[in-house]
Amino acid sequence: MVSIHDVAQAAGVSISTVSYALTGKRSITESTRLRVEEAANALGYRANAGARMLKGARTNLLALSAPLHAGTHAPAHMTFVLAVVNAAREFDYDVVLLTQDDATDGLRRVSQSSLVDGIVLLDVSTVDERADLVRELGVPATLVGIPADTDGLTCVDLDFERAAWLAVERLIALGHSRIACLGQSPAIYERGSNFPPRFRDAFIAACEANGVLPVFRPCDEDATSVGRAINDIEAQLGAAPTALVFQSNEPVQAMALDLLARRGVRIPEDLSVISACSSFDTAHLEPAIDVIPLPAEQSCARAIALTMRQLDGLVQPHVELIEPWFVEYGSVAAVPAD
Amino acid sequence: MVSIHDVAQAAGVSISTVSYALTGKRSITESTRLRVEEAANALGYRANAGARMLKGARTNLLALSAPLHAGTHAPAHMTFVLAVVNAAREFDYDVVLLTQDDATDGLRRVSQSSLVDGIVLLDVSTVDERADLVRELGVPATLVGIPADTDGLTCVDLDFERAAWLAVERLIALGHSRIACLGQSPAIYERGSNFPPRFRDAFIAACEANGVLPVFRPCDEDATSVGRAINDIEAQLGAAPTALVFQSNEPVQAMALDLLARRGVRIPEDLSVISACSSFDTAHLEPAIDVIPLPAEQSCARAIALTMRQLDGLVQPHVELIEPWFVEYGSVAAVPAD
DNA sequence: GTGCATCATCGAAACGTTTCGACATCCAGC
DNA sequence: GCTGGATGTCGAAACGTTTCGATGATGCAC
Repeated sequence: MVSIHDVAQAAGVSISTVSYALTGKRSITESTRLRVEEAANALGYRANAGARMLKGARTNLLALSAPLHAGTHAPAHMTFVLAVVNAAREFDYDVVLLTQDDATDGLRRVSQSSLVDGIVLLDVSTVDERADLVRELGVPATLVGIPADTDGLTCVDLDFERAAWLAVERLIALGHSRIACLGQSPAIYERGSNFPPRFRDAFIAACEANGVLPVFRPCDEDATSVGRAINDIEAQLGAAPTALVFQSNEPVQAMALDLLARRGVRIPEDLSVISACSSFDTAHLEPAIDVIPLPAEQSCARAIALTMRQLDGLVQPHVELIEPWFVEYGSVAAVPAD
Repeated sequence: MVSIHDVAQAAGVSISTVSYALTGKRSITESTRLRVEEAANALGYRANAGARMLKGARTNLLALSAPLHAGTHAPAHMTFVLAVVNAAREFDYDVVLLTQDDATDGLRRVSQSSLVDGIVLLDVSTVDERADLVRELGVPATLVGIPADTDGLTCVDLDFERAAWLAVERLIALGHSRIACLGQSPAIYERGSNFPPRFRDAFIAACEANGVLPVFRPCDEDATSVGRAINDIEAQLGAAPTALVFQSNEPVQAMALDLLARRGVRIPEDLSVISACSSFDTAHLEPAIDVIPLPAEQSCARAIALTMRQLDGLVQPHVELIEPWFVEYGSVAAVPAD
């Protein structure tokens, strides 16, 4: 391995001059700087990561805790992981991926050995031991997701409440009054997952605020459950809904659309459909469905940015919510005349 | 951060004694060792990663190059990434995840800065610039997948040729002679992807060796393509196949099964179906399909093991193929009497 | 009791970088 | 021509660990 010493020798300057020339932390004459850079390039010099870390400078490494729960939707998960890695690279950071069940062990290990400068947590649940650990470690960290107790933590997430309101109010504005939401698997609401309950509660509140019956129905991921859920929704409304909000994963949405198509329900003529907080491409559904996207890219980029600012001591712990937006594919229309 | 110095002080011994007590590289009296371990635990000591790296010892970090091509199947990808991380942890290694398009840059960066001890490459294609880079860097590395030129490289993969033979010979043994294979998207065969051509060619060879017409049909990932492909297969065979081998991704297999069910084809009475080299759970298909699994766990565990052995200088570059095996779910039966 | 081998522990060097203080050199201002 | 401040470069310390060689203690054989 070529060291700074080799570069110094090649450029005919001292070690410290090389360091200053390459990091730019002190002014160096243009000509010297060029000579050093040339030598460094020619030799393929790269500062030894260990030495830089040891000296207390940045390690340029971030820990990413991305545990895989049983119910995790792999593509969505992948999207977030990827978004974090890409965002980190923008700041010249690499990512150490931690996936183990005993997530706290891993985080302890990498942060207490000063391997990483900071931490990003994905898939944060309402009560999450990693949140407590982050508080304990006192390391720069950002959570993607909002735990119950956000005290002393920096968190980023889509504003699920506003997403629910956005969906409901768009439907209300188009005259709909028989609105239902097809939710995630019941298990998810019980296992203190983070955003599903937030969305559900906001959906219900939005319906009530607009004077329509709030019909929210969780649903498991199989065809019969989907059928039962849709029947159940009709029963609760006393008639077929004129608008349906999906807050479920891709297979469930596909199954529901399939079922509705077989029943002869036309979208959007008979039924307006909105896919809320979906991480996949709803344009590929049959038919394409209007969506309020779950913005993996934005959330993760923001999480990285916030972690970087914590490193610079520029930011206090706080919660940041990302404004939801609507993407139209033509699956929403005015309420049909009865 | 608590350093080895603090531990030494707490235990009343010298720094080097602490190091020897914790690493076990020299004999230390039982009582002293216990005292040191106690102090280390009490203080929550963890060796500074930078210092350990600098000293030239292991960094206990591995680079995982997992690029995301357009056609990558996210769940499969995730499975491999996860398998690598878990396997690495068994050796007390953490994983730096590299996903960028310019994969070679990242690998250069982390290996030339001595950040990682070794490299694992996923999703290796026939002609892969990362393979050349690995050769150039001379770093311990293992490829999951087999490039065209394996000279000087250590590679692991499922033995796709034998998987094809395994599928074909099982069907032949049950009396089938109208056997077809539904392959991946044509683009995959053109874009030097690694195993699909290997499987295809072996499938054709196995058919020919058994005196049956080799019908192999690539297929894009949409319902109409699947329909066309199946019609095409019947046309080539001059009749409906009695056995079908899937060498395609989950959606295509699901669509094909759906289509066949609508046409009234019963599995396995009318048609035997085998899913070859599938990374997802074919037991969840409708109906469950016999499978020759793509063993992410095994491949990755072996890749990690081989990388570790390279670190110890115990292994020469070579290619290791994993023996395929068959899992029955009842989708294969003897050929129906005409 | 002396000499020798064995064993546990220690001191110090080395790893490659960053960074602080020091030291020339140069130029402007008087 | 001298002073004083800028500017560019250098030497050396420090980061925390591992590891080599050295040292002191202990036990055993003669």
